[in-house]
Amino acid sequence: MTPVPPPRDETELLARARRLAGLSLGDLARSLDEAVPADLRRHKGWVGQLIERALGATANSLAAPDFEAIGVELKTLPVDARGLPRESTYVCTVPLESAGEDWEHSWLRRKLARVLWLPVQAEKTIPLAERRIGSALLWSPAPDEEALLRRDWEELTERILLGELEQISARHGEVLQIRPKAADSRALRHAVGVDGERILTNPRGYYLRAAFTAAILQRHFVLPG
Amino acid sequence: MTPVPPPRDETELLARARRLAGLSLGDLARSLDEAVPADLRRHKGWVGQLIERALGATANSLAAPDFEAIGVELKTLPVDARGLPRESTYVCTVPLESAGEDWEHSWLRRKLARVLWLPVQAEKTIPLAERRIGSALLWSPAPDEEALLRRDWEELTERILLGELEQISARHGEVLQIRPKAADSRALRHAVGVDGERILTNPRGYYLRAAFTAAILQRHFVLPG
DNA sequence: AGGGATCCATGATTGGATCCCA
DNA sequence: TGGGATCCAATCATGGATCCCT
Repeated sequence: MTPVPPPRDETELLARARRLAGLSLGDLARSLDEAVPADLRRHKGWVGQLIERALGATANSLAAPDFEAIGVELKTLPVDARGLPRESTYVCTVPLESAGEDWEHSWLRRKLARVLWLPVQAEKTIPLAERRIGSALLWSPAPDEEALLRRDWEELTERILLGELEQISARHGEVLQIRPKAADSRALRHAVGVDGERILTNPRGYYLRAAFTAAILQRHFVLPG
Repeated sequence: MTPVPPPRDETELLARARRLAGLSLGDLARSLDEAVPADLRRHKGWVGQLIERALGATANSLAAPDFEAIGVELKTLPVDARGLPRESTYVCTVPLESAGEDWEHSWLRRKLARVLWLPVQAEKTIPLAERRIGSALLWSPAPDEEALLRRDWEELTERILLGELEQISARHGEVLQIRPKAADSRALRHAVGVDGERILTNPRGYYLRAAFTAAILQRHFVLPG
């Protein structure tokens, strides 16, 4: 199959995404000449990558948005029967040695500046190939949403700069979490300790809590129930 | 010991309650010449009844407020280390055969018209005698609080009148629940079924969800954390 | 039987761990 | 290694059951 070209603008991207609504993952995979794994246990990112290809995401350009030319990030949302997100959403890795960048210029804020949310059924009772794609939502943070993100980010960033990374758990942050992000817990990265010394620690990622992405969907769609 | 006389007015009641703040249940029990049980498993109402006696509640007058002369109900609130209620609060039994009374004249509304809330430490790690009494709060429902109670009460009452009591679970009601209230699940009372016939069912009580009583405390005290 | 409530088994949540691909 | 994420054991929440007293 010839790859899907990048969308020229947001309108084209959104139109493509809307055409996916109602489609099963099996159907979409077939149209892209892809095999469907039995389950996601050993293929956790499969759904996201399938949809990237279906929408013409720019591959292989790390540290750039999925749709580089038009500055849009793609995020699939695994949802339950009520349409509510069942998992947190990974945003980006946590810089552990960065100079003191501020919120306005933060990696996190840039990643979330413009996001195409695409809900996908994720109940384990539905075979992977039969799970359906939901209604796309092109989103930027509303002022109150950005305020929440900013507050959490600034609190977490300050603690990292103070060398307190090891004391940060996934319980911190009202809408934004810091959690391990690696192949396993033996992975190590350099960071800064309480006395300014270099230490080794697990790599971390920023994640949006499911309650936050649920609120985003809730605000834009009338959910059933 | 000579029993504590009923308080003459709310001011006297509140003053007495405030004097209890910081006191341990062991100290209070000793001053009233009472034995402290090892735990509450077989003495679930012990804390409430101890504090009734300490404050001069009118005993034995069923269907009347604890402080009958001044129209105040006493409720102890079992709280965790953060001061948050750990259990729902029983209010009154659910009338199963009553004529169609309305909210204004409901038993529930009258019970909650004026309540003296008294938080008490309830963590199982603290021996019963060492648990301390917190700061008393004399409360009447604010307009928004009453609106929530009323909405739940009216929905639940309508379902009971329609004979749908058996379909009501503790999941119904945003702030108010209906739950079993009996010595055990073999207790039976008369009620009305879907076709208007008399049926036998478990006795039920109205309970306030812990999130609701937590909001009441939150509104009046700055909680730590 | 109503009023004082808490207990506790079970379901729901989630924090930390992990998996594949390029 | 960063980006695509989900897994799942351990914890939390709570609905239904229960206990004592008068």
